[in-house]
Amino acid sequence: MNHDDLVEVRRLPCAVRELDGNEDFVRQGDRPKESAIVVEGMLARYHVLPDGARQYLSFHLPGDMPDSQCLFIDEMDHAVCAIGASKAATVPHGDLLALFERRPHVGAAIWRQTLIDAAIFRGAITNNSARSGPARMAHLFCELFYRSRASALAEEYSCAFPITLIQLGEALGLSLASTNRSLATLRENDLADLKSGSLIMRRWTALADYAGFSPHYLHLRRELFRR
Amino acid sequence: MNHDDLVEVRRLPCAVRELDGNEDFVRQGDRPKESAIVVEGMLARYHVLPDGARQYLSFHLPGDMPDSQCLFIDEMDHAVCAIGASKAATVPHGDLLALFERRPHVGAAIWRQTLIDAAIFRGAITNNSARSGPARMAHLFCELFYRSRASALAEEYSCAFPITLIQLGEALGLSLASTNRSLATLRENDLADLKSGSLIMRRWTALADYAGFSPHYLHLRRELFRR
DNA sequence: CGCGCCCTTGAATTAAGTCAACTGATGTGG
DNA sequence: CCACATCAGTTGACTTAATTCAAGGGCGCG
Repeated sequence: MNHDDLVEVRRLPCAVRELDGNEDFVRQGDRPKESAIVVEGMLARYHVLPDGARQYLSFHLPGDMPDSQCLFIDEMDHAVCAIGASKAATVPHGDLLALFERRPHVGAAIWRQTLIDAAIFRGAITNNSARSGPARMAHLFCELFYRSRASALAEEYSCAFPITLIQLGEALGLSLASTNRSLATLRENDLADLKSGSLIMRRWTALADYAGFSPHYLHLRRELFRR
Repeated sequence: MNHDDLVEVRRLPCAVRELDGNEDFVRQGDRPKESAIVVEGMLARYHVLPDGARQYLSFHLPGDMPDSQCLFIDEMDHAVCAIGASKAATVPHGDLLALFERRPHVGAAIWRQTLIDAAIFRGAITNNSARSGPARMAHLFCELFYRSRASALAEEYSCAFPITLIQLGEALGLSLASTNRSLATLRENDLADLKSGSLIMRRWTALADYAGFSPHYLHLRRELFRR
């Protein structure tokens, strides 16, 4: 994307929507006419299982488009909700699609972002399938800390982490009890900690090592839509 | 995509590459200059873990583009290999990107396919995180059978299934022993069976029910690149 | 024939789930 | 202001699902 592309992006009509913690932005089965860009807080995608349980699929920081999927697919196969009070900018699909016609490179840039989303999903498949409880948690911590830093949203050794243990378990495929015990393991080994809504990275390299984390799959470069 | 779009798609220069079973098409870390379209057999994506173990991420039938990801992301964060002897058509990125400029709707159609890929990844997260071993296997069976049928690659109650139990376990996040026992469970309940490279759906609705499978997330409509 | 690969099964072990009780914040209405 | 409810987190005891380790079976192929 060049300068002119960026100018047009900033000219997109958007409305800011404030969300309470746990409030849905879109539900499974909806056919939204607009997409969101996270402005403040955190949004998450999740599946609803037949028994009503949730499986969280991904977490989204300011600058992310958590429902880019619905640009070309009518019906939502998952829901998007706020994790803690959040703000999201909404942009009508029509305006986005028109912009892609005028400025193909904007489309390509967003396409690229959706491919990185997919890479993060693949990371989650591997994380939840091939690692122990504590290692899963460590890996997710590394991912979110790394992404927060890349978006200049982190302190040196900590970042915002508004996710509850229950939700964390529903993301990692662990029961609440195991989630807590996994966290206890990371604490005991002085690797990481959660405290009053913050993730604290105590020994960053040791944690990454423990998790088998390497950041290639995040394909970090720069962020779209940062202000 | 309209008729003219399709004509241009068929005019794309492509070379067919024959692959042995288990042969890699691209490796993690590669920077490929071309993309593949499955012509015959089955291709799969997988992660290589630090200890050398594999995590299979997705399986791809004829008509699929298993590495569409690398169109806009230089470095492969995963590998693509053949499951059983297969054929793949390779198309240079340059030609694809040029076609997207000339025919934006072709780009949009492929973008849409990559979004469906992502939906399938999300399905795998939920499958491997929230279901028991046998239910996971049942769900994957339903998915592959459904996709095979949508591509007219299935018999009434069966389809090709060249995946070994070891690979199946590496896809589902189960050990070989558990994979086998999960299969035994499906057999005992007369739900499904694997025999000489074929998946047999014994009681389709009961299996889908057992797996909690509903096909919405596949967003099936028509296939790209079928001949 | 014998080797390798894939599948199958059993027994012992371990990780994770379930159930349940309790703490400590936070918040609300009488 | 306190009583009470609520919700997130913590911990223990028990059960279950899945892993690990190990042995053996079937089959194709050089």
